[in-house]
Amino acid sequence: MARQAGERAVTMRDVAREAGVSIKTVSNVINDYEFVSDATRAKVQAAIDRLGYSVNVSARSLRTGQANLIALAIPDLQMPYFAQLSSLVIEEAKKLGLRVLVEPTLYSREEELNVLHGLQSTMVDGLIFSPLELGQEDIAEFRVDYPLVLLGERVFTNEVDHIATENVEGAKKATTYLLETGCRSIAVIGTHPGERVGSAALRFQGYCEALLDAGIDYDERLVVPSRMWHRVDGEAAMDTLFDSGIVPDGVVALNDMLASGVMHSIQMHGYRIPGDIAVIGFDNSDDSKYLSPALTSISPGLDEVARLAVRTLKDRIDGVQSGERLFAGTDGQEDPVTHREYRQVPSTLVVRESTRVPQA
Amino acid sequence: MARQAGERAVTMRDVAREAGVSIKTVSNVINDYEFVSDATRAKVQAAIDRLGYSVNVSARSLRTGQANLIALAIPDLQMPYFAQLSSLVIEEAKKLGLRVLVEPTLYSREEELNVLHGLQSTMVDGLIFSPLELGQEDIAEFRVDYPLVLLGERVFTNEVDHIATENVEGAKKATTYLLETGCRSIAVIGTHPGERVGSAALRFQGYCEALLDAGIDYDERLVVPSRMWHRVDGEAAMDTLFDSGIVPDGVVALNDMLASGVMHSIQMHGYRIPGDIAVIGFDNSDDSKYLSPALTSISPGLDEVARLAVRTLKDRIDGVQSGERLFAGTDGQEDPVTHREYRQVPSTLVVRESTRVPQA
DNA sequence: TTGTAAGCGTTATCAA
DNA sequence: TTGATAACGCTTACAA
Repeated sequence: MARQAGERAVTMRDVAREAGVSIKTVSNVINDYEFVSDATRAKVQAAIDRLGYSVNVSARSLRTGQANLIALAIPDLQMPYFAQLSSLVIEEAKKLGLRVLVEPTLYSREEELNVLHGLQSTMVDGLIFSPLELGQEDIAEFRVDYPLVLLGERVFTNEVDHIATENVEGAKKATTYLLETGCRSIAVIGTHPGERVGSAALRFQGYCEALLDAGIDYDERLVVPSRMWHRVDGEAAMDTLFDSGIVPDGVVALNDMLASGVMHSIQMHGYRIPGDIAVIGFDNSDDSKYLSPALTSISPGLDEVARLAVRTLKDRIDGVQSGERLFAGTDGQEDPVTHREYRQVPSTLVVRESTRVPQA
Repeated sequence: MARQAGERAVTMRDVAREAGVSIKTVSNVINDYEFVSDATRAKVQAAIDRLGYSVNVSARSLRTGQANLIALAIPDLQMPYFAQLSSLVIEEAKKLGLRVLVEPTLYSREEELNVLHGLQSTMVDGLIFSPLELGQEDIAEFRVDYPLVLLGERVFTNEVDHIATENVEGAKKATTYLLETGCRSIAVIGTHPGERVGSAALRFQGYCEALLDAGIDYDERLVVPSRMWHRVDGEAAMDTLFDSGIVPDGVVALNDMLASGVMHSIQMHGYRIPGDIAVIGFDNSDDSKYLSPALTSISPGLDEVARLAVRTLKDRIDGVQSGERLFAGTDGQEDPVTHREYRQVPSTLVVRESTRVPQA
């Protein structure tokens, strides 16, 4: 920590003088160099403690070219999903001796470009980036000359390491589970008509696939779009459904906040959950277990996303190629030429009280 | 950004050679030094662009002794309140040219001590710290030799700069507003019996003061404790109240998540909000406006907390004393000897739909 | 208005 | 096993 103005920080030189050894020896002790005699080590350690020395990170970074710092760029830290992701990334990074600079891009294309280029400069060793505004058409922007790991489902390229979640499969699991528990008229809330990429499109696709597999006819009236995914939007969407005289026996909400609003609408209309209508959400956000009834939801495996993202980035920083990566992996699809990695984290169904039990 | 292994980063020396000037001149251009001829500036800028130069932050930090980095220690990034605070702090810091290292202490006393001492080392210029585990009895731990700004209501000392929110006044405003809108039997949800400091105790105090001022008798049966402040806890607390045959006409929930649960319980019991029972929350969290009805809440002025915290810290880093601080201030109480600052950010009432209108 | 040179605190090379 | 010394890339007196 920077000292107050006036005080001069204790340096290795001071410690060396205090311990009666050379600077290099102090450095050796600090860095746990193997060949230091126990006596010397103890002597130096004592001096360090006495003087309250701690290493100057800037000097070390300058010398080694490594900052032990990574950046995490996300759209909005105030969204529970990204707050959780950030929290997990910070935790995981800590395990590998890395600090994290969180960089909210605040729904601005300019900020996203800013994060990708220039701005970060020599400050960080690499970047974990979850784009929102930039899309497939901006793929050239992602060709950068530093370690970069991409998150999310907006951009697909084999030129960059990429950790994605199972949106299609997750929504399919959700819908299939409703089918297994006896639902036959399943609404989906929160679609984005016209979109081909992004969570909304992929999750809706999963819904459709599940119906198809089950041989259930697709009913357009059960599909309720909603641009925003807040609680009110879910409530409004469900109200709309009821207003048009439709009462489904199951609802797939494309995220948990929508589900919360959906549940509220259902209960305000006098129906029981899950008795009359079962509800399932997506994201398995923290509050889903605090709703009443507690919400069954699809967990996108954010902890695994965080773990893989940080470890992949760390490997890249250390110059490790995919083929020789240090952590045990499953399901990795690697590009043999560029050695970029694309991994999809499996989503899991978290059953709570908003759904009925499967029929034996 | 760190280059891939193998590439050498472009330095000022390279730019100087490319532009045919000295290193110092390049430095002058980078740092917007006043006395550089336009011609030279253009020449250097061109070279910078051509080579894609960006300054090496480590070298600069080493030389200047400033990292332009601050740390923000909070209990849990996944709590909406702290996620919002972090987001605001990052934004405010950016305006002053500072980056933020977010450091969740995860409800661990050890982590909090770790953040205060040692760990940060020379990496950051200062710390904004919102303690949760450390309390008044640990006051000695806060005597550190680097710029520190304290947040929250757990520790009070005139030895450290401190930005607090108006808990007592906020809760008093909330309760008074319910009284003004005709409520006479007002429950309070989420108290922590026995506590003297912390949000719960202070907010409860505000509730009591409002009743006292209005000459309303305090009714112990309307006070429902709850250790946790999640949605389910609010629901359970309200259920308990109903179960014991009590139906208040107003409820002060000690935070918005409690309020959300309270509202749910009320609606499940067939009462109308605000017609039968008015509800008011605390924190003015993002979702309060997405509840139905939208929740009236007390805003603790987090944006102002963030603004003051960052600016106070920045002033300390720059060696400015309270008396000569650069930003316009109101309400600042300063200790004349140590020049530490204690400021309380005013809370405001945000009226939405969960309360009735004041009686003329 | 621009250039020279010293030094920030570390790590790394090499020699002792 | 330890020590002297040269970078790392930048800012800043001071000189020109």
